[in-house]
Amino acid sequence: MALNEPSISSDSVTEEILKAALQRFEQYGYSKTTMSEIAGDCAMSAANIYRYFENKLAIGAQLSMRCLAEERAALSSVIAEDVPAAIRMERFVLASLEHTFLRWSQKPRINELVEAVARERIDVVNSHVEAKQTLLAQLIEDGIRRNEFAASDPAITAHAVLAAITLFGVPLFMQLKPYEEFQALAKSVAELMLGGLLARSTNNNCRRDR
Amino acid sequence: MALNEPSISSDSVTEEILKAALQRFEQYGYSKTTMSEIAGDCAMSAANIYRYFENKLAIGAQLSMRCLAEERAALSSVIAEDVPAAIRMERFVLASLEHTFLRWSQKPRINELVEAVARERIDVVNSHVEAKQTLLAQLIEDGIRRNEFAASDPAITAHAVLAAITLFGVPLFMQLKPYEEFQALAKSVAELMLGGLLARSTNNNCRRDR
DNA sequence: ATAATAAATATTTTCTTGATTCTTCATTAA
DNA sequence: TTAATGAAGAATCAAGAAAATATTTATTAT
Repeated sequence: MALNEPSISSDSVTEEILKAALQRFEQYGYSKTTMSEIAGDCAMSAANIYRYFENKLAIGAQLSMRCLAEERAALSSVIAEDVPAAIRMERFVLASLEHTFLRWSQKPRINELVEAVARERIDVVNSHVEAKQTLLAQLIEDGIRRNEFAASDPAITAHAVLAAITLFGVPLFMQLKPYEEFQALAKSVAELMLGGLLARSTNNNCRRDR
Repeated sequence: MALNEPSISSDSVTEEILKAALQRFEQYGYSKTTMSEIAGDCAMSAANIYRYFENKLAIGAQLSMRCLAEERAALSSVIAEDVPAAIRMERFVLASLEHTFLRWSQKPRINELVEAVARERIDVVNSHVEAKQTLLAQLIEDGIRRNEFAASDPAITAHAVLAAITLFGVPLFMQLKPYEEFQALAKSVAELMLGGLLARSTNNNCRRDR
């Protein structure tokens, strides 16, 4: 009698609970919604929710994971675009920023949810980061394959790129500057990561337009 | 009757207060030390402190600024070293990480102080960041002068570098990984910023040892 | 068995109140 | 006038009680 398999359980009851919880969380916030309210929306008792989820945090974690997966889907489609790898890399950075900023400014409740979950379920954040790293590694490998990029180890480079764009992926920072400034900064960082600082012997300064 | 000129007032009484406050903050933390205690250490009344500082936060701000200035002094001496600019850049990144990590792990009280101040006196953080940016711009300019670096605008590039090393300058992140991993990551990021991802036409892969 | 619940328990949050602490001000001393 | 203070007022913090909420358990229905 396996209890709820974390993410495979797309049981219809499970889905109903998640749907109700998401609506509540979006409207009133994670901490302000009670298990009884969610249960009421599903016409069941609060106790019955525990047959489908370990606890309230598990519901939040599931929804957060879906939110983060949506972000990765957007990044994934950027990577799949049919343009040079360098362009895709810049777009990846800008798309990361856009998602972070929009979640912070337009979906404060969801943001609150993700942050509450992140505080107690670091694994949720970790797997998101790992997945992003894998996406980046794919892009880098593709760039190498096409002779656009030169990197000895795509995984390590992906790790470095992800570290270098930390500023654009943490909602907390979004309050520091207006979006336009972040955009300009993101472009500069992308340019830096792509072109590097070192002077090229042949001086073929292949920077792109600005 | 100009009230305390923020940072020029190196009045001996001012210094005495700062010294007493620092000792208290280091030992018991910012929030746990009272104005009366600081005043008692200086053999004066609490009210008298207000002749020298606007309020408790101003004392904390002053001490935080000194702490941050120390960090910049260390970075400044890295920049002044007599080695290639690329080496100095990597050392700059590693020194930033070292300072952040040590403050987080070895001086938790001071860290608490700086964070408390940062929350209410964002200008303190901003001027620190600006000063670091100026340091970096100097390094970059020097690198350009020596034909080691190629960058169109040192100020913008410095801004980008600073953004790219955010992960190594925010104490909050230090809990995520062990120091050794951060070091390796910092090296990767430095390498990425220096060399860039783009393949060089002449394929002169000038990466350094690892 | 499986699904569900009401009631019991454990945990967390909220509220209240008293005490502490910060800050200002009127006054005193040099 | 400048330096300093004690006392008053304002703001914040802390402890504990009360209430709300999360979670478990024993029980019922299908």
